[in-house]
Amino acid sequence: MRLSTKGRYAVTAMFDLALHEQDGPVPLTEISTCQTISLSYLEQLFAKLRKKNLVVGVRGVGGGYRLGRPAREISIADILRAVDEKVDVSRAAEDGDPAQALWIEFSEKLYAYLDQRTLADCVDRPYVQRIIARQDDQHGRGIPVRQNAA
Amino acid sequence: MRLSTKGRYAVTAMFDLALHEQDGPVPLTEISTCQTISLSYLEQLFAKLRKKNLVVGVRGVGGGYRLGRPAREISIADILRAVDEKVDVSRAAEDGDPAQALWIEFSEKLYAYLDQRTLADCVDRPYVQRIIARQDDQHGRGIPVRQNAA
DNA sequence: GAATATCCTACCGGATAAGTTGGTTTTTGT
DNA sequence: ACAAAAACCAACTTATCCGGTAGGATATTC
Repeated sequence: MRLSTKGRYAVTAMFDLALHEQDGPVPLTEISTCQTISLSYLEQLFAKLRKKNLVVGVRGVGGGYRLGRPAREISIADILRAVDEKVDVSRAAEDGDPAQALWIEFSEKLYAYLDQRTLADCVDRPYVQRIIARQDDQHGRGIPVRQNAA
Repeated sequence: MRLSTKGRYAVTAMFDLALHEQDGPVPLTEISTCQTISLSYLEQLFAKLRKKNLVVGVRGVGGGYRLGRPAREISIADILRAVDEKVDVSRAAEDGDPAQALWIEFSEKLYAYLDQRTLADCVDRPYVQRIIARQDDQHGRGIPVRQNAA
């Protein structure tokens, strides 16, 4: 189990996709400017997310990334595992050391917790929906934010 | 929020102290050999734990470290915060970016979860007590394990 | 005073996080 | 047809920091 800024980047980016699911694909340039992460670094993260089918890339003008499956079926743990990839579970399980056995047990509980928390129940909440509605008002209702219909 | 091998070391070491609470102070040399972590690195970790009053050092022969307060009052989050110290919460809280706001909310939930889990309820469980009892049998009942009564 | 331990400071090496550069390919709009 | 917008891709660089090392000083017990 690991949790670093890398994982945070990935999760917040996935939040972004989930929030704009109905607006069509989200380009990385937008996430990059919006959250001040370098575009290329985002590309690397999304390469990993794509390999695990957590996102789908859409090429060309008006393209971007969409969620690979419904937000309800993507857990936070899924995202962290995709970008961290160094799970290296236990390997000290049968050493008999009680303290390490306890750690393993604990970290399994933590993962179980993170596997329960999906993108959907982070996003589908009235308070969040209100923020989105407010943003949509600013950008003009009905017109998707990132359509470059200048 | 961060979670690395550093945090794991700290937590397992604290598990060790909690397990041997009644045997008097636990010297770092024992944890070092038992879990194959370098002594000096452990010393650095315990310096941080001591600053946060999570442990108390006892100098001299027969010395070592004891828990700074009852295991029931030490949460896993306490330990992680002590050694990570780079909490740097949010600082993007009012940027208005919904995705980052969601992250902050999520990480707070995670911390709340980790604050609920104390050393005590990791250790005080029949299965663990059985392991300890077995170890005590091997080393001779009544005689503390780490007393160098050769 | 020898041994055991905490305590303290400075430094090192390697992994990896984070970012950069410089492309190519695919698609859309004009 | 062409330009622009995007995903895709790979190699490289930089900075951080984890984990460890070295070498002590101080306190306590036997």
